[in-house]
Amino acid sequence: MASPATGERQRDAGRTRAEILEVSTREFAEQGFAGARVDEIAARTRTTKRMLYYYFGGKEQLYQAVLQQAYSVIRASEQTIEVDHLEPTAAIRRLAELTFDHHESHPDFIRLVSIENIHHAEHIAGLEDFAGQNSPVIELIDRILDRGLASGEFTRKVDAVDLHMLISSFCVFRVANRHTFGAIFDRDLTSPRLRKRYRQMLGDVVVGYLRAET
Amino acid sequence: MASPATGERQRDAGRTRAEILEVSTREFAEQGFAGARVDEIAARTRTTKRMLYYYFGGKEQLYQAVLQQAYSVIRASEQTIEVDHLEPTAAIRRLAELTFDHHESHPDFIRLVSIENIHHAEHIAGLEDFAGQNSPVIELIDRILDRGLASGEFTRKVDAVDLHMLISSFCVFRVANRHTFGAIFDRDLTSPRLRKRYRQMLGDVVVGYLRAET
DNA sequence: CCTAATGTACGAACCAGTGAGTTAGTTCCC
DNA sequence: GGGAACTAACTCACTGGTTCGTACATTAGG
Repeated sequence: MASPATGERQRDAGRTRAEILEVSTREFAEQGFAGARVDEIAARTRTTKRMLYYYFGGKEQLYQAVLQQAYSVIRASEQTIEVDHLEPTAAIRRLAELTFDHHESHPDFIRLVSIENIHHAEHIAGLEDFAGQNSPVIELIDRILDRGLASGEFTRKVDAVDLHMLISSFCVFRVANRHTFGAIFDRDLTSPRLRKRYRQMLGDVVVGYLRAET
Repeated sequence: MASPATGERQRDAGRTRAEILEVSTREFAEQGFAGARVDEIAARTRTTKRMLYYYFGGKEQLYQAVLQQAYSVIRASEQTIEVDHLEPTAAIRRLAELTFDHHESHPDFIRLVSIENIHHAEHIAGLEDFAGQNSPVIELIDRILDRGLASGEFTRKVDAVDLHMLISSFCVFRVANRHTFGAIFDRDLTSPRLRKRYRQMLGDVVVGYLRAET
């Protein structure tokens, strides 16, 4: 009954599975689906390639498991956001900044999303908890927009998903395209100086849009 | 001397080269670098695999040639933009719309950029006409911003590259991430209805940002 | 007749996936 | 509480197909 608290078990399905997933996430994010090597993943875990097939079935299912976990991490994080106590303008600004920070600290997720889009999102199509399910952020944005319109702080009627796209596009672009953008314009988008500036800029853009005349 | 205008030559280095590049662009954009198959490219041209190596040297150099051509097409297109005759607000709006349209009609380019970012832009690093060279769009934006500030139409002092990034991020995201975004929010970002709405929205966002108080 | 351009056929490395056997850990029974 | 029986977790060695790249032969065109 009592499993040894400190002593490491030699065999631990949960730990092995988690380790495979973790290493796979890095490999897929780094190399893409076609570029990722099953042997390489296996070599970087404490187990063997045979175990990947034992637990996940194949390269593609492993990739799907990686995607599923990545998305569930994001969704969990979204659910911790709490801005209902703030005034609408401050609330939307804070939400934008939290989104910005979250993307900043999860480049692997963004790479996986890019990769999945290259594949026309065919792998997440089969996953559960995706279709139709309203994301918590959308409901959050919806509430902020309603409050802002009611109080008169916002003058433009905007769709919540559209606003989420505006925020996401800015946050994602900065991380996803930093290499080509950086090479072309000779500018490191992730330097602390620019990070701070773009974080501020995003809020200004969003608020400016919501408050514009007409 | 006179090459037969209608009668197709059997051997034509220029045509063969161009055909290989065209097919390669599609294949790389569709499958990514690692996922692309040299044999598949060869099969879809009128020539054989041997020719890819004869003209380009290898898979990687072929990919680089594809990138180089894709970027030069974009740059050429940027140079045709003419908005100096418009008032600042109309000019920046027009520029945003042209950028929007251009991305809309060049999804392959956007996919190649995504793919190249997965590879940390290591392949465009070695290419010419990239580093430092000021892009024509940036100079264009710079002029519009100057005029807008001078006339008082714009109230915010903004860096041209930053504004270009804002515009690009919105345009790129809509095309690059349409599959995952569409799957999650059950929304086809490329439907004519939404295309029109987002084209308008982008202008509103940009103008709202440039005109905001403070 | 000479060379650029092209076609054919093949090799060596790579890579996803598997068949068959082994051991750690648990459960059951006395 | 101790060992037999059982199963989940694991290792090892292998394979068949794929894929990039090339050696060598051939032909168009000037």
